[in-house]
Amino acid sequence: MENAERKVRIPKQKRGLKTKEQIIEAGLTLFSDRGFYKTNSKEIAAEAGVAIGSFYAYFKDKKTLFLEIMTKYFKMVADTLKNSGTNNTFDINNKQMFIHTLVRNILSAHEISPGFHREISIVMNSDPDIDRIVTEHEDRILENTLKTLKQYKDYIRVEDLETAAVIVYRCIEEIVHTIKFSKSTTDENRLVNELVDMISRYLFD
Amino acid sequence: MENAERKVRIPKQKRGLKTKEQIIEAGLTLFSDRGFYKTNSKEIAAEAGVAIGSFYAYFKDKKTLFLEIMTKYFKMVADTLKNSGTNNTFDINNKQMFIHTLVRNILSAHEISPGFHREISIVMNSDPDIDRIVTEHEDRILENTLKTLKQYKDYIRVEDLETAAVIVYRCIEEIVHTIKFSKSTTDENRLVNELVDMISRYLFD
Amino acid sequence: MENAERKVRIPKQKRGLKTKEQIIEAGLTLFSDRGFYKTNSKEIAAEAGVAIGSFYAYFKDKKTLFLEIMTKYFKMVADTLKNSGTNNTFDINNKQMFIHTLVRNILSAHEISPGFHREISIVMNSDPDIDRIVTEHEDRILENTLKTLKQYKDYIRVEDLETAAVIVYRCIEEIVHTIKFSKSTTDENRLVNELVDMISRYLFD
Amino acid sequence: MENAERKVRIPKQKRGLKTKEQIIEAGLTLFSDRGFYKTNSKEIAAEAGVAIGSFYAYFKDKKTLFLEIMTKYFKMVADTLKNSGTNNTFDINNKQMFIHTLVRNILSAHEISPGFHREISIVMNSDPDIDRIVTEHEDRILENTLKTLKQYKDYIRVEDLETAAVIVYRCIEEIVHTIKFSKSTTDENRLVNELVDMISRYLFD
DNA sequence: GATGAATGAGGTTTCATTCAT
DNA sequence: CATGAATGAAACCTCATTCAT
Repeated sequence: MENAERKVRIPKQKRGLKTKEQIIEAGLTLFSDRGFYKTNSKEIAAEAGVAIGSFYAYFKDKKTLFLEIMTKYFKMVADTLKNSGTNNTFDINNKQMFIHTLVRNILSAHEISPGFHREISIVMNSDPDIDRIVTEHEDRILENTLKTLKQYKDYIRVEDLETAAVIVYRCIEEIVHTIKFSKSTTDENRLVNELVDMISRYLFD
Repeated sequence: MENAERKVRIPKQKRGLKTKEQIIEAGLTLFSDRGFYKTNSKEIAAEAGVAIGSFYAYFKDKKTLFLEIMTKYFKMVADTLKNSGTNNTFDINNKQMFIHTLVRNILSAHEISPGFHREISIVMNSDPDIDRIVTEHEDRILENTLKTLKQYKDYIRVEDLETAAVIVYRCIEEIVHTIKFSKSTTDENRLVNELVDMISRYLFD
Repeated sequence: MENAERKVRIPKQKRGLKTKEQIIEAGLTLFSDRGFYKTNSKEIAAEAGVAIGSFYAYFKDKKTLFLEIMTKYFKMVADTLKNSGTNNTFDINNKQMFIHTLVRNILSAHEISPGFHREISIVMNSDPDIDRIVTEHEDRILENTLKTLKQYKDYIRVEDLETAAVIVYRCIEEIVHTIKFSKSTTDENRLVNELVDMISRYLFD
Repeated sequence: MENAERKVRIPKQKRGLKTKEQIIEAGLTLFSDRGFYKTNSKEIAAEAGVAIGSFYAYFKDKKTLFLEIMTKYFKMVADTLKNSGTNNTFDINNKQMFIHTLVRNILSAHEISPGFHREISIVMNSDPDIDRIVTEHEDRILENTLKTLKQYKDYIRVEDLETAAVIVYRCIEEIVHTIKFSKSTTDENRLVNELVDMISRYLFD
């Protein structure tokens, strides 16, 4: 009774491309606002202003849409980080500024879509496919962080750079996350200042 | 205190008490393993070895069970932190040890049920009731952290203690989380060491 | 995202047994009347007077229901044929009577549910599972037919009994089928008479 | 003749004619292989190498395509039977040969597209339009059979020729069907031989 | 003529929850 | 107290068909 493999439409006309884009946009909005499990395909289609059939023409299912948005999102994050890179900001007389720039960059990377970023870590746990992609993304960022640390290793007091990269990356991420989502009244600038202070004292003499 | 139109059974006999306990245990296991949205009430009942009817006799719905487990879980975490408190570990000549103990305590608090802890932050986002309880719990811990910092403020170089408390708590949480869930090979001891080093240098001269 | 294997309810109370029976009954009726592809699970549930949920509690899907009905049906056919067996009807002086009884028996086996019988051969073609069961059933009947022929082989003029069994069985089936479904006005008795005549002359001198 | 609100394209150029032919060919293939209900219009269009739009330009709907293929198929069957007619094969000294030719003709008529022939009897049940056409076709063949029998009625021992025609036609059809679709190992030649033997003894002294 | 994107009715299936036993 | 059968809203997904290009 079951039939062969599904066929996903690959848009060839500009019309189709637009439709697919609309669905992705709608998915991003709803996943961010309501979360993956509280959003259903019909709502996404409605938000995108297309029929449910179009949804399934372009995406095998909700998860696939999520995956595609995520991949796209990670690409944007990577681009943001790359473009606003810290490569030329290192100043031996003002090492704090270097860290400050790093934190601000990650902060702006999160501004792309804070809600979706949060949602990723959620769905991740119950789906290996998503988990894999997230892990790959994080590994790539971690690698970059490590590379940066190695680049300036003469000025850095920490010996275990691999571990330092994890610590620095994770802590910045977490505080950025706190800034974006905490309902508490903690001031953004104060958090950034203290974070930068902490990391600077950790890395540099 | 509220009574109105109660429907939930309050176990008075040891049999009923045991049944309720089994359901909570099963819920904890399954929510941790598969997540809230991927676990259904029938499975919980099955895991608990009781009929679905019993589930709804003791819990208004799936969310209520989650709430109850969460409350219980937070109480255990608080107890763990309190019992293994840092109150008497401060030694002016070995301030690192103080931080080290703090980190280890949070680590052991996480050992109660790492999976469930992670799951909480997931459901939180889509439910205000849960979110409120989580926030309250975190606020309490934060308050304690702040109180501790204030207690030793003469030895601490940081001025903005409120922010410092947030930073310290969040970063420890995050690294503990990394240790518990990261598939990467980063060694637990190295992470703890670097974390302790970072926080120590941040707080103390 | 996908979960483990489905669980089909196995009725333990008499209530559940009755429900399952009702669904089977409804399936038989609708499959016979409208055909497999023109009947949907909701209609079956409605006809059975139960909720759609109950349908899926007892049957994995529509096909599984069909399979189960079919198996049951074949058992009834086999029983009918066995009970009204031809074993003691052979009379050397009236061999025609023997064939006549055989045809009448198959005819009454078809009376159990002519519509469903027809439907089987339909669904069969697009589903290997169903096909297998049908083939097994037919092989069993064929075997019986052959056994009967062998029993009276001293009175039979045909040498190739294997082929004769196929011919006899298939032709009786087909004419019975014609009787049950032909919109043409051909008279049942006349068809039976001629059929019996043909087979008698074929088998006996 | 009827025109009213026609929407179906009538091909006038050779290009359109070819497209229509391709769709018919594809429909025949897929209906035969997978069955009517398991084949969808998109697949037919794909198999034909045309767009789905073209499908609906030439055929009102899937059923209409089926109907058209069927009509065409019946015409071919009729032609096959006519061309290889039995009219001049009757030999008073070898009546068996006459039946043999008859069976072989029907057999070759089935070779046109055995799968489609089988499929017809399927869809037939759930559609009156198709049923009507099938019945008409069968009636025509039956009529021919009867005519043939009448032609040689002096040599035929059976009195009820109407019924005999039905019996003969149906049994040949069924055995041909068995030959074409049976997974069993029964040999074609043996089946044909026995069938011919049976019918010969039935019709002739 | 030809294309393939878009539609949406309607089928399939799940699962939180209620209720009869 | 405990059981598990029954419910049905709501999710998921397909496909015949129409329509813009």
